[in-house]
Amino acid sequence: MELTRLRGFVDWLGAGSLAMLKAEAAARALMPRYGVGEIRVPALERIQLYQRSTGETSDVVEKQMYTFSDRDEAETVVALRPEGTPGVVRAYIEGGLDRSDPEQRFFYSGPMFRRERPQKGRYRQFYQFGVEVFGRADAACDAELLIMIDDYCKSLGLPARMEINSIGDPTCRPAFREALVKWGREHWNELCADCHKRIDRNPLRLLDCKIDAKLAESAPSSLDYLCPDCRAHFDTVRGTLDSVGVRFQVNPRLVRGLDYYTRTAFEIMAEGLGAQSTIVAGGRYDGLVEAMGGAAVPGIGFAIGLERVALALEAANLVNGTVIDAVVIAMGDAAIRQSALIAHRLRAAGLAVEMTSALRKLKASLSRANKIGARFAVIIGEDELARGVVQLRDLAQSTQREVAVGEVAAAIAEAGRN
RNA sequence: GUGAGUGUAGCUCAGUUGGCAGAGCACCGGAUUGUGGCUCCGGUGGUCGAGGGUUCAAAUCCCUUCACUCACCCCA
Repeated sequence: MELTRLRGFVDWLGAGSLAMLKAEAAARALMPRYGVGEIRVPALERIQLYQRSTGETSDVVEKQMYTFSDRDEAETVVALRPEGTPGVVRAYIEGGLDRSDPEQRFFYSGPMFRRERPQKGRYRQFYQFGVEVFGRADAACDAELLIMIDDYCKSLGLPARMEINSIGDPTCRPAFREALVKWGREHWNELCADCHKRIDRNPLRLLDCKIDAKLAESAPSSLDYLCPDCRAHFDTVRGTLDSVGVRFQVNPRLVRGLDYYTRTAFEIMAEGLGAQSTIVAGGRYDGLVEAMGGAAVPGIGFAIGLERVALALEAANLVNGTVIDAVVIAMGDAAIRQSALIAHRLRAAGLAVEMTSALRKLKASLSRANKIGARFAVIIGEDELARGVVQLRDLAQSTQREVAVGEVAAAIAEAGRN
């Protein structure tokens, strides 16, 4: 086949698409209960948006974005969004909400694009469901989002591990960062080549290096460097989670990849995913709105990796197939109108129904009904049509009886109870 | 960007020392005139990833290349 899909791009169908649907539907279902409304923003933005927010030196911006010149007079350079937060923040500021009505809660859902080397749980187009809250600096808000995530995992029945940390703010992080760099230079000879680069580039990343994990245990801990405000904030987050019974672990080596994060950072990990086990991640970004030209409004958010949740659901055997209650089979053209009407009524009664026309053989239609797991087959031939009845076949029990056209739904409801 | 592994039917895979391209599942048909599953019988389906080389002969050996997967990295 010549016209194959692009590397790292995925066709979701069958069981996989059911898992994706479940992962997203569970998140959507939660939003009204937390007072979070949907925001729909473009998938294409100016490249500068990501350079200024995500971070010029982050891998995401530096080498993973899909960018091209738009064919306008200015040859605007645009990028497919590699993440959701910058677009939402832009829309928030552009809509003037930072000044007129700063406290807002949004969710978004859609594809993101990063040109990475694909592997399990990592694709070049991937779907994120994210929540962003603006105008709330208090720790109760952090806790509320973590409770929401806990709720999400529980509603899916998905076992997951929550890790949280505080990475400080502009008051205290510089000192911590400095301490890390100092530590890194002292242990230069023991660190891996990647860590040598990290010291200048992103020293916080020294902490979660897989190769130097053992050594990193002796590195300075962000928690020891928190200023009084950050410490109090983090204590309140933890205490609130405890009071609600949300289970979590404090991981002082947990950091965030993107530049704009402050204070609370968190990740939720699931089993059965290989190396990319983080299904949800996020944190507070109090300086971001202002840095992007808006008012000084705090913010916090997270994103769910829907593919990763879907994979975890499949690994945990938590995806069930679609259920068709009945297949309505028209034997010959004359019965098609009647079968359509009956199917329509059954659906109105809340049943899942598939229509088929036995143009070849009734056998083939029944075989189809069996294959898709239908409990009932409603068979209408010329004889039944003339007499105003149908054959109602119970495929699970291999029994069959004649039912008047108007009583099919009731008969199925009754038989279904047995 | 780096490394390792794997490419044979739609899917999962076997294929011995180089010697006729195979199985199971799926699909289609029949046994059954308008009755599914289970069983039995039959059938469709192949550029052995691609290109080159060695050889009387290559899925098998050699070279090149492409793709996929996993991991590093990065991150959701």
